[in-house]
Amino acid sequence: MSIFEPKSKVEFQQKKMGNSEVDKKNNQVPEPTLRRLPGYLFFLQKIKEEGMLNISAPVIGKSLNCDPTQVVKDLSFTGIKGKPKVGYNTYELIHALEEFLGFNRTNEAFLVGAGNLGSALMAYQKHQSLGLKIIAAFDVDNNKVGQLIGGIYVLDYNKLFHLADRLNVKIGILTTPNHAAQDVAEDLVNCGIKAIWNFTSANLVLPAKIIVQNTSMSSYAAVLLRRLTDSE
Amino acid sequence: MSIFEPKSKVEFQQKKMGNSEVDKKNNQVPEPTLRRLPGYLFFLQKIKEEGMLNISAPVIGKSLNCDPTQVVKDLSFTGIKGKPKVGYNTYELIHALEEFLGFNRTNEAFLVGAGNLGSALMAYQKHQSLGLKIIAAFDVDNNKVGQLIGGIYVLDYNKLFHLADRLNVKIGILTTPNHAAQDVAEDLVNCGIKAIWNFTSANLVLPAKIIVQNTSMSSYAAVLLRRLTDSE
DNA sequence: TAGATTGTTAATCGATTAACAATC
DNA sequence: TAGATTGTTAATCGATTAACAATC
Repeated sequence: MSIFEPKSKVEFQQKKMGNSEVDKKNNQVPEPTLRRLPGYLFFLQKIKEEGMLNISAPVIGKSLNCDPTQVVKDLSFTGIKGKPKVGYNTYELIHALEEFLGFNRTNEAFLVGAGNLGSALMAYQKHQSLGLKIIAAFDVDNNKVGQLIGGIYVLDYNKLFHLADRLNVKIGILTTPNHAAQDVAEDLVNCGIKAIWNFTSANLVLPAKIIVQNTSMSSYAAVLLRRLTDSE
Repeated sequence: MSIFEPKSKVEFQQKKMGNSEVDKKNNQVPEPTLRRLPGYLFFLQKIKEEGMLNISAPVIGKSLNCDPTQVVKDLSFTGIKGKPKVGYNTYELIHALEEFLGFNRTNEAFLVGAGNLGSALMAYQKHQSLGLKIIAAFDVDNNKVGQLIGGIYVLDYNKLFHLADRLNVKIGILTTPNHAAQDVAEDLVNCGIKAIWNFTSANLVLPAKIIVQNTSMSSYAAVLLRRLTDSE
């Protein structure tokens, strides 16, 4: 179904992880921790503007309404060292978080599907620090091709393969309709993309080495709606 | 800082949960389960269109690339009963999921902040089943007020309190800039909102009974970027 | 020195996975 | 009946929380 003839056909199988992959996984920072780190970073940037040179885990915990022990543990993953009684150097901590999360690098990404959500992300990144930079967007719809959204041109989907070859982009953002998601994801993988931020509701089946971050709006809506029902 | 004089000032404290609240919490469906349920629902709707009258957990598991035991456990929370060797009746299962998630009800929501992300969600809901219906959007920016986005009018933020009084809306979607988030959230609570879908990076401090679903884009970007670094 | 905070190790809690009996 | 699948109970795994020693 793909529009491309892949250079080297990747295998779309669900293989069990080998031992080296298990080892790598075991060393990984827990996902809940990673999700909390940007929150610390935003808070610290505010704190820094207020001129505070040091910050302790209990103060962060009080402000962000979370457990100080957890703050200490979360921050320890970045490799930063604090001083008893003093806390952490604000500047060093910000730097460590940015470094660890990759927010200080330029993480270039392609976006496929310049619909509502896709357009929003393109416009959004101009104002909000997402940690990544969309350098080109693609769509099959001729009405969308040529448009400039958030400073990014929407290109014809056929140009994806050629451009990927030249630019060596590693991240793909998937904001297509659900039915196109699997095919586009496979195209992205064949273009050399290593990580896919999937905003569709489709369950992507891709090689194990490809990193997939699912961010389906309806999942979060489901949690909200059910909790509301529970509370009634 | 609020633009409103609240009718009855709510207390913004972090109180420990009483026993009845603990009990309620203990009976709650795990959040990971809730996040998976919409995925099952979308898959089942596709299956139903293909004319399959029954579906088993192993088949769902294979298609969605997850453990069949987990599928059985997840589905059991909806109260549905399956038949050994046969599986579940497709139609009944879809109905049970929609009922359980509240996707078959009309869950009316207010949206505050008609910027990029807010506009996207307004346009998005026309095409995608989010399980909720935005009935009005609010913004302080006069350039945005009066605009029609995705069939929804953007109203002046000052009208929020009056309209909430009349319409008895329970869900608020927060897509303002970070610095305005806490104040707007408090306004929403004072308007009678029970659940807030928070797309900002602000950590909201609200009464314990208010349901807050945080969906900050940078959290998910952080997970993606770090996993990419890990894999290199 | 005294006390607050870090950082590590142990205990708890909750979700996932495995085992297995019930049953269609 | 035999075998596949449900549904429940137990074991495992991982994250959070608690305890406490180290230290500035």
